[in-house]
Amino acid sequence: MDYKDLADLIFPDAKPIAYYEEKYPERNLPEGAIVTRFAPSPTGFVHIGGLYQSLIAKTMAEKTGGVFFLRVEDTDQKREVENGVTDIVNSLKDFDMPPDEGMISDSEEIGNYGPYKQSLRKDIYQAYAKFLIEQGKAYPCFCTPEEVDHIRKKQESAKIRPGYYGVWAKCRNLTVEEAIEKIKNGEKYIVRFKSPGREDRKIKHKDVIKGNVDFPENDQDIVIIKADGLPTYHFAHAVDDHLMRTTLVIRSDEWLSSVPLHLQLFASLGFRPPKYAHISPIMKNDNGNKRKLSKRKDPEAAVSYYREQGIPADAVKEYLLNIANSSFENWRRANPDKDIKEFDFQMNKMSVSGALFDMVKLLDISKNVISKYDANKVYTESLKWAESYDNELKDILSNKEYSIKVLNIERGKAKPRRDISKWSDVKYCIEYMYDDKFFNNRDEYEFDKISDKEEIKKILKLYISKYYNEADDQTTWFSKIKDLAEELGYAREVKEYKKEPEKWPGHVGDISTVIRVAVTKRRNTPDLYEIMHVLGKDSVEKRINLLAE
RNA sequence: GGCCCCGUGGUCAAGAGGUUAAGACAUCGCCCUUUCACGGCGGAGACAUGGGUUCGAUUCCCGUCGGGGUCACCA
Repeated sequence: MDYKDLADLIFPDAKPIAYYEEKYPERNLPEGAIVTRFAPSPTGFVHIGGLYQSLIAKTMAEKTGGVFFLRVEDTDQKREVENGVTDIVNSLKDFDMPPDEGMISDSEEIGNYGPYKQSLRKDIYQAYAKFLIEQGKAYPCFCTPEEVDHIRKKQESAKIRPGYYGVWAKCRNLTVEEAIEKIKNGEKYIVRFKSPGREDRKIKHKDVIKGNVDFPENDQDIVIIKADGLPTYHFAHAVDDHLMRTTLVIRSDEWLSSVPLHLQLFASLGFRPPKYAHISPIMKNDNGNKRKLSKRKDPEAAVSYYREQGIPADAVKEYLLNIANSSFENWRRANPDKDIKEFDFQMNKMSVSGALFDMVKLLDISKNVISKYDANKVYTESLKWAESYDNELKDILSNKEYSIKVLNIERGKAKPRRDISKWSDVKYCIEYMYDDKFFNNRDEYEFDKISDKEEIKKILKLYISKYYNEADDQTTWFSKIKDLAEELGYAREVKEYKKEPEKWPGHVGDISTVIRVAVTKRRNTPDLYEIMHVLGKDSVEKRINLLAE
């Protein structure tokens, strides 16, 4: 009896690997095209780090005329979560980064290299596992989890390197006959890789991002097929990325230390290994320590958070790109209106250490992004957000025509207003422009320098009866406020007042502040002229008369 | 603990054997301005540390310290 008999006994129905090699041929792509992927497990919400990886992957694929695909790594049913795949698909959609190939819904996929869900690829993994067993490069292991655990404890107490390797790998040296007998006796087993490595030898790896990294060879006989017949990550990675013809594996740098194993697996299977790019995760400052953004502790770790907050996807992508290539910022300044796809992203310029997540910076970028949107887009986007997260804002925005006028205040100019950094800011920014809200607002008026009620009344009364004219252009409008100031004994020009402040009780700015507060209940607003213009005569008069009468 | 990676202002970061060590965000001040926002100008603020190598090191090498990752029938 030989390895072949053993392999046939374990995987009697597996196809020869030639079948799959033929079914999934080399891709016909231009020279230098990068085939890469996002390969998450459906174990919960999509992490910002996953989005970051996808952005980089998608960018590289697009840049080189390659392929970006989505593969779902659902080989651990225990950790699987309901709607996991749908969440992943939708998240990519939300950020306008749909894959060229792979899963497009919970059950549908596109592309010729599928299935793209690992649980559907069981036969394929088993075929390759069988192939390894036939060659004596893998073997059934009958150790129970308890035994393995016991071995580990022994190693730990003896202070030797833990793991299933060398003399500790009990089942590695079972004869074919012994193994076959155990199987026939019904003993449970899993399949382990028979590592050809030696710990005292080094291997060289050149990572696209990390550069040259040398490791000891892998000598662990890792599990490749679990008790449930599904592969472990390592084995699935080798088989899938070979069969899907991945050329560049972009993944989080927690995988860096598995590279020796993965390279060994590729070699043993006779595959050409892909290139690897291990990216540093996005970190968070936690009491002075850096740690990865955590799904449990940090709401901003979930990509859904940004949608909930109303931070546009464009802004999140710009922020991420900025972390990845800091030259992006300069490029953006030089090319304020270009699509980010035109940015010449350089993978090898990525930082090797993890960046701390900076919400303040993100919001600044977001503010810039939004400031470039026209009123129409701001309207559409904030309404879309409000429909899911803010009914009050949704109501406010129900008058489309008026709302667009409101949102257009100081917008669309060379130096547009920057005051909205997320859609959840919109309500505060505009609510006073709506009579419903304004007249139901119970807040006190907070006047500034001129706070005497009678004086305010006097100013407003005179303004509304003598100086306010809706038809005035901005210059006339303001010169009339100056006239008003003068008539009431205030300085007509702020500059004059500043020269001799004792000469007047205040200046034209103080007068306009009174009007501003009366009209908006705010001390700080965009341009008052535009505001009054958008509000219209009736509303302005009503608001002023409220205090003037 | 073993192995691996990393260490430039508060944050993201550029950078090169010789630089006044960029820029952005944040912060502070001033200017502009009827408020705010925008914009302009300016300030403060950094090469973790100790040894080498060198005429010269923040840059190269080694150690130390600090941070991170990894050591599963999880990915």
